Amino acid sequence: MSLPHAILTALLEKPSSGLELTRRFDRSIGYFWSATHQQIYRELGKLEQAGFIRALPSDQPARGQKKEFEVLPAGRAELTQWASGRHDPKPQRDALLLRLRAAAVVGCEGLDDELRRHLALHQRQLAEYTEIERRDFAAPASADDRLRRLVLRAGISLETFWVEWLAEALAEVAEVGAAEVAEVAEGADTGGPDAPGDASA
Amino acid sequence: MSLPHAILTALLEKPSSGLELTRRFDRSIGYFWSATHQQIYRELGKLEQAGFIRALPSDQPARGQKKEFEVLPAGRAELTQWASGRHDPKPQRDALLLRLRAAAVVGCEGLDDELRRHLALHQRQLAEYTEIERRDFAAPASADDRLRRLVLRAGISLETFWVEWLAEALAEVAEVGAAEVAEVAEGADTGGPDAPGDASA
DNA sequence: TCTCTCATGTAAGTCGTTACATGATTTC
DNA sequence: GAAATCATGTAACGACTTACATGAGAGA
Repeated sequence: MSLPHAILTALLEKPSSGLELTRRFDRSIGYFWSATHQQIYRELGKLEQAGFIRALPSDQPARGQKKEFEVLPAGRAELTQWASGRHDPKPQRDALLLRLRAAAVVGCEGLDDELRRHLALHQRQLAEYTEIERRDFAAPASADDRLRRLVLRAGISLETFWVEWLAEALAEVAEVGAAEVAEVAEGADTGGPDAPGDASA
Repeated sequence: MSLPHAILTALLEKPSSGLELTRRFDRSIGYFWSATHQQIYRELGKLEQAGFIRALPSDQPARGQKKEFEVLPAGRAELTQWASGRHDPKPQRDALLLRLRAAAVVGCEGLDDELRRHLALHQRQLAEYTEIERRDFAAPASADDRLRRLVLRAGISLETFWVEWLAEALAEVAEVGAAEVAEVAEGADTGGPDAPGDASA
């Protein structure tokens, strides 16, 4: 149940229409919570229904007309409670790590190209974050800014991790690929254990 | 569409029943692709329907009886294609970072307890990974093992990131909390910009 | 027999993704 | 006035979550 709270946070930072929210989810908020415009419109309807937000008065509340929302006290209360509550971290899902484990079984054909492609993507994202930090957080700032900078630093560290790990992975895959070729040449077939932490599986 | 491929990988590593798969998803595979037993049974049905896996011959194929599956050639081919294809990384979603950004708007009440709790959880996970590496990957090993160790190292690095970042976050929140108290005492109210990267929002 | 655990499933509902529909405003 | 763009939606489907149902075997 995080999307409604993401929207409440965004609307508290600045009252917006659905499409404006969508654009903000493509940038800052979307860096750690993505959403499409269909999700956003649906949630805006639910939040309005629940009395957490309301549409700002407008002359023509019709289809195709801009419709801005602001947060009501009940919405702020809901967000405050959610932010201060206890929620366990969700188990992560990462398809690339899964594919690497699959490659350990079916072979590494073409894997290095994909790793290089991901490396480039993460390098670009890291550069974007670094630029934002340089531009918006050069000087010591307000309490709000310090917290937002902290969030940005998480993004920078995560992208740095990926860049470093992908470089390591490329080196490893190159060596493994060479070893596989050698093994095939010898007709060798080492079974090997099941997997990390899978001692009894 | 990653879950069926996660199951194919697991079944190639070792033919298993639904519940055995569930247990393995609670440990090794679940470290980067979690799934419940309901998801797994449903996918097993689809994979069998599609001709990617088959149930091993059994005397009593009845409800409540164990039913083991193995991967068919078509299933291996499907997995090989998926593992070597191109798939962009999905935008990450992290509720804790979202809550921190919400806290920047509605206040940090109780946030430090939650950060400490998450820190403990990640420290435990990191210890578990480190133990697995020590136990299962002490010696240089086969190509398969090297790739699986690489995946495990990703887990270790990610947990290390969280532990370090949470420590930083705790320090920052403590300072921000103190500053907020001081601001309230003075009646100050600094507006501050919208958000990282949100220059025009 | 009663209960606990193993093992496989059903059902309902929410969340997320993809494709499409429709009205309003601006620009050539 | 035709086309592009802004803006708000609908519809359908698949993925995921939560709760519950059912049967088989093992032990008290």
